[in-house]
Amino acid sequence: MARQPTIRDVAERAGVSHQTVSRVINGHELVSSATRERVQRAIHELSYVPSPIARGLTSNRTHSIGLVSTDISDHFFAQVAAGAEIEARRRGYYLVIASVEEHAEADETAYLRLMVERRVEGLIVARPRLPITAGQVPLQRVPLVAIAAREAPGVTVVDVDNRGGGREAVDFLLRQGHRRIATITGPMEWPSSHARLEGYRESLYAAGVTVSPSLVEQAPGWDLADGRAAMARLLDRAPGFTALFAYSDLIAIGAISELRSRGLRVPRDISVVGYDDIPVAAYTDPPLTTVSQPMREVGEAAASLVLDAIGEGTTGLGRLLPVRLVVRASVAAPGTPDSGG
Amino acid sequence: MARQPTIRDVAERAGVSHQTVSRVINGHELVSSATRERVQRAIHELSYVPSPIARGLTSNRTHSIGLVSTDISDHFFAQVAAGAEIEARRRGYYLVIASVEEHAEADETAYLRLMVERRVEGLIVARPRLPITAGQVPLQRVPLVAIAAREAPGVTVVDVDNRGGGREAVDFLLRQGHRRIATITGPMEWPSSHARLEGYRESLYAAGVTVSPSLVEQAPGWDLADGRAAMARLLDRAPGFTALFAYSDLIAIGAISELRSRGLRVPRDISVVGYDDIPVAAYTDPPLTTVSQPMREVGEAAASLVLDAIGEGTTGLGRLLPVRLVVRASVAAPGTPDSGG
DNA sequence: CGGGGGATTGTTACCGGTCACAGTGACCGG
DNA sequence: CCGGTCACTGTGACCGGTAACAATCCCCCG
Repeated sequence: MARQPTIRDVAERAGVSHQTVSRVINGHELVSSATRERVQRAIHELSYVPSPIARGLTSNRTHSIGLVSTDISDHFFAQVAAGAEIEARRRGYYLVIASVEEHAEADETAYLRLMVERRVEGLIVARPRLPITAGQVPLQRVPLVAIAAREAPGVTVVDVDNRGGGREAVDFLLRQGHRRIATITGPMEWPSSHARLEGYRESLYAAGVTVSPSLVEQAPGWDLADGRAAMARLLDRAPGFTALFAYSDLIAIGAISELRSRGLRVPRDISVVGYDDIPVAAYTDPPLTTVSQPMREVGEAAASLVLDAIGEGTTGLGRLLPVRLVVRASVAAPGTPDSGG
Repeated sequence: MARQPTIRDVAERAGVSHQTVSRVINGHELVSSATRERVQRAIHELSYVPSPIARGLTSNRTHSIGLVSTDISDHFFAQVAAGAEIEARRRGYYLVIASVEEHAEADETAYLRLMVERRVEGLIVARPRLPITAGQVPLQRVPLVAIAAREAPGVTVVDVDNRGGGREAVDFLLRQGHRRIATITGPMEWPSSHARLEGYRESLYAAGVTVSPSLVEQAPGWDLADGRAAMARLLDRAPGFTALFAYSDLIAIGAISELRSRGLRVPRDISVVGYDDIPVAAYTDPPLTTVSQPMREVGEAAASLVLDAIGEGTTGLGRLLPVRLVVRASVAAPGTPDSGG
């Protein structure tokens, strides 16, 4: 295979020194237009492309940032990755991804280390299993932004406003007249599960409604089957609630399928609010009222923060992106007369 | 920031030459165990990590492959990316991704070129908008594997057996007794749309059923709304069919929502078969009979082929991965007598 | 006791860029 | 006519590794 042409090949062809070629490439002013043109022609003729590797050697820069994600095939994180990639490219950087899933034994830090060895200039970690701290690993001077992670010193966190989302969802149910509102949380290792649950509690508390622990059920995973099973437990244990706030749309859909199999109708018997606003949410039966999150923007914001940090040396403050309740048909006023109403 | 230690720092500390350090790092045998130990201690003490950049300079290798994808947030391609990433890492490579979407003006070749400049050693392109040819671009000696792409000389293609999937789906409907079977295809720019449609035709032909063009409708996109609109056109134009084979689960779900809004029931009035077996497919109402594709494995196979090509210099043959029909409740025999209302 | 040969280690060049500094020639003023 | 300045270009070192080859040491044999 014909070796890639180097800067010296171009120099020879143009009859100048390699340094002059370098100057032309980097747009230095101190080159006569005649020489510049000659060099450019030579570059074109040889279809020369500067080697980023060689460049990186002196500049010690790779123009790449890394994304370590729990599960790139999860809709939320796929969107995040897409957003991060777009922002990175917009600013002349490459995004290198690593998906951790299925390697449960290996924690994220191993991948972070791998990326650091690869000399990425910044790192994004999405929903780390373990709490991330800055000093950790040889993360030494590589700026790190975490998505959906616990706050920690030295780590910038980008997230959606899970607490606010939980509050909005439950506020909406309360406004429709519901009082006995159940919830299915996500895995409690995830900060977002806590935050949404907090929002749920806050909302009920503010409305003067007692928060009954028996109405809080946990889904051990993000799967539809987990949602279905959680709903089954809820119905067996504490029937009589009129609404459900689910951690995610998938869990909501799983829960609805359990309701259907028991002959309960949504929203006539039980109203349901989901979370995520995945594409199918608008087309389920009934269309799902849910909380929409700006997933792309989370990725963009994370990448943007990392890139700022690379440029300026200081990591900015984290960001909490707003969410929005999307009202569809899965919520109605409680039909069954309640003891209080 | 304290500069990263170099091989020469380690050498000095261990009291040897940098070359000896290099030998230790690369596991050459010709180093006395005493020296080896001394060097390793120095490496450890300085927490020295070899620079892949400098390595890449001499070896001209980056140990990375690139993935250019139409839309990384699409479920299929997210899974493909996850599979490719796993296979790449398993073999000591990194996966660099670029998502093309939202930059409709720029075709894939621009991104491929970008990746080549970055000196990736191999390339995977997923569902290219434009036909890809090997000679194109300075793809010169970089092995290229395409996913869901048209066959072309010099390009290895990995795909799922779309034709077989279409045939299996329609065969199943025929076995249930259906004769008037409609189909909604995907965008006709995608080879998979053609292939699945071919499978549909082959199956009908083999059963001696006339293929009516009025029963073939096209969805202009991959969205649920496209499926819904296509179903509306189909019902307006050629009512009376008893079954639908949809290009994807999302399109199927969109189509079902249109049926529901017209008071038609699935599968009592119309049976539906989807494609993809996305997670929600098992939890829709009714649960969707669909064609399951080994998405991860497509990614793994593509990465594997690229990596083989890097090692051996020759690109192997493409692969067509088998699909599997998953039978759920969205298909019934036609004209099931309505036992009530 | 000198030399061959293997084991071990050091020296130097090189990968393909960038950086610091040195040169060259034209033009200008004194 | 000569020195100085400016615009432009070239030279050599260096980034942090690897490759090729040379050098050294030690052992053993003739």
